[in-house]
Amino acid sequence: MAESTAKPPAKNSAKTSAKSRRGGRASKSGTKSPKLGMTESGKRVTSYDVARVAGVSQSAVSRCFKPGASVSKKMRDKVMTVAKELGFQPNAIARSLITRRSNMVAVIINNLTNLNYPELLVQLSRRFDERHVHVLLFTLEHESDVDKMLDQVWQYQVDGVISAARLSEEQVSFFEERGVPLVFYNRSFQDFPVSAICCNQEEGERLLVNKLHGAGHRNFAVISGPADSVVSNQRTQGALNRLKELGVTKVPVEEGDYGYDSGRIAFRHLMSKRKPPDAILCANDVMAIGCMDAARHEFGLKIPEDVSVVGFDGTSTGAWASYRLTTIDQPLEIMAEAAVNMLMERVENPELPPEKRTFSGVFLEGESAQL
Amino acid sequence: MAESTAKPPAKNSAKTSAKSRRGGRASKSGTKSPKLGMTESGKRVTSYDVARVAGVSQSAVSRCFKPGASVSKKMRDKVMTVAKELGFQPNAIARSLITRRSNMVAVIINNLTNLNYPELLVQLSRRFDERHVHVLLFTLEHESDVDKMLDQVWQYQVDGVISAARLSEEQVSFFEERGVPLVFYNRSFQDFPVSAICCNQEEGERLLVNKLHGAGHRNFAVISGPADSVVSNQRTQGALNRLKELGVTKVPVEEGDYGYDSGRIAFRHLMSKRKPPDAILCANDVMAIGCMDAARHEFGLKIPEDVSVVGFDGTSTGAWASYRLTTIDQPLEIMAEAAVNMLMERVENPELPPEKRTFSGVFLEGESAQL
DNA sequence: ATATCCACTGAATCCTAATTCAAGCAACCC
DNA sequence: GGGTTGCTTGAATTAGGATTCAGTGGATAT
Repeated sequence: MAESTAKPPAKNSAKTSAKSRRGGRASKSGTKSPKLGMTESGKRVTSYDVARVAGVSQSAVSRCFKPGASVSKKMRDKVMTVAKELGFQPNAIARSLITRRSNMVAVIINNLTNLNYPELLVQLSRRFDERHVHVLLFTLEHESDVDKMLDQVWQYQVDGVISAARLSEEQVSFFEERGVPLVFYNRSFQDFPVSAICCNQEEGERLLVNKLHGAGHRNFAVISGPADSVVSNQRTQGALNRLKELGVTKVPVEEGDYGYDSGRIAFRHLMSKRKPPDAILCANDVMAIGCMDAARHEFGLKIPEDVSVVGFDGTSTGAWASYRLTTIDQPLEIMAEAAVNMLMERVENPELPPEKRTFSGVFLEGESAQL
Repeated sequence: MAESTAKPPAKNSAKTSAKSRRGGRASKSGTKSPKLGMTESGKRVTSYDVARVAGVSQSAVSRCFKPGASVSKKMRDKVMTVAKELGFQPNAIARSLITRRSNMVAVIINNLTNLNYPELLVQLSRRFDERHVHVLLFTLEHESDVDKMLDQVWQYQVDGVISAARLSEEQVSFFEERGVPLVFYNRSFQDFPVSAICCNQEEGERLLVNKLHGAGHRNFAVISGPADSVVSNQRTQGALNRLKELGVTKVPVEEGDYGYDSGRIAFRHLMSKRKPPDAILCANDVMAIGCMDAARHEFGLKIPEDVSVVGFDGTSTGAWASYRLTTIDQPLEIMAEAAVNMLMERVENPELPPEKRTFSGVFLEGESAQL
């Protein structure tokens, strides 16, 4: 059984065709190659090597590694034994070339913004891994790098893309032209159809406003994220719109950058106004936390007695005992799952029309606001 | 000049060899392909397509995309014009296959532990991107998945690997056998040579102990990370060793899991002891924060008056006004830079012997400890 | 005018697994 | 037994860019 060795060099007799290239003799029985996964000549073990040693054709080896292929048990055992012996692993690169499926997806994020992107990344990766799909990571430093980055994305023949970074309509249509499925994460267009997974920022913000307004607050302020953040704008606008509906106007808006310090600074600015707010809507949790710290430590205010602060995101830090932040929890895991599903559906079936799935955030009552 | 069209189908006359495969006629001048980057037949544009339209050989096209290759300006212009016109991008997969360089590196992390891994990831990605190397992400859920994951790593022919996850010596030697450079991040072996970038956990912890001891603390406790975390063990042992040297023994150790809640729980346990500690060394910042919150909010203690708490990591959260944690700052960016450099050096020159670079943490004085 | 050199260029080949197609073979049916 | 069906198997081909090697043509040197 284990004599997978003897079998003479097969029958490629006549012409010394392309098949007879790999010089080395079949490894002498028992004399293991010095290094696992390497031929004597120091190259990676290929399916041809396995075929030669096992005395079968390369096609057979290939088939043995394809689940569901038509191979006899005897053949499969023989090949698998040799493969293990030589440390053969199919070359995913070569496979991708011929199948036109790389089993890689690109995930694009711009590090600047949202602090929970790294967490998103881990969530996505886990779920793709389960499907034997791998994440090729692209991080964006500056908006200007987008085109160069996209070139790289094309070159790597990824099967699909998840983007948590902003892309222009033109850039998006390149994806369509090239037939590469794209799913946006918390981003989409007004009148340009794209697939996207979103959290309903506006709705969540309106909910917060309702609660605060219902509790008697009339003196609002908003701390927004960076002006070029789509999510921030949605949140900020959601809040302002609802406030307006409720008859609250002249709401001061301070621009932050999603960071802790910017929350503190924004709070200081708000306090320097003629009529400081008693309810502050922050575009994310971290700024809300900065806000609270400034209120308490710089102004000696009590929260929520003196001022109510609410955030958005539902980060774990917001739940820490020092903050107990009232916020909207963005269902990160569910959204990650949905994004992966949506993308893979489109990889399998590129004809699917664009679809947008919007998840509602979950109100998370803490103790940072009087409600 | 722009009549890059006419030029008859070159001179591959006689045998209809492999070269004449691509069926389509040269695109009629001016009649742009409907989709950028696609041929009329809906396939991706290849270097052959560009060659055909430009009336040159495929070799020429290839050379034009290789910086420093011997090509005349005229040729380069002609090819580049057509390439742009057709939306051609070289196929990185095909290139990898022939060059045996994928320009991809694997980054392995296990999500469970260290909360700053996501941040590390972003740092690494940025730096690799600068070198036109791409990060293929592998996240580990359970230790048991390692082997399956490593198989995937081999299959994708990555040029190198950075691992922030624990690997067995056997697994590490596979890397060596296969000639894939491996750099550990905050992990290494006692008597098994590997390349690694580390923060000197022990030293940092000793420094903290010295400071606390010097300030008169004698009643210590340690909150460790998970038992199977190498980093946690180094930190914990570093602290205990130094304490022993200073004559402090019988130091209670509570095991946490690096999470906020585990810090709180550990603190409760410590307070239930006959003689509660007045100085607590936590294996990371997040647990230290949990500890502080428990002390303040559950036991009404003052920090640092009633109890000193120190952490390790230097996360941004530790600096928040509510905590002002005294800790050791692990130089994440410097370490990321070093890891990328070390890996790429080894990719260029696989003969380099294993090397370990150890960075000292920086003492960060907050207000969570009486020093 | 002939020789020498250099910068380019193209044909052929390589990399490695998947797939197609036809052949081989055994079991099965009537 | 001859024909048929169905399962296996191998040879040849494919994917698409890089590289080698043998030119080709022009410029300079003799």
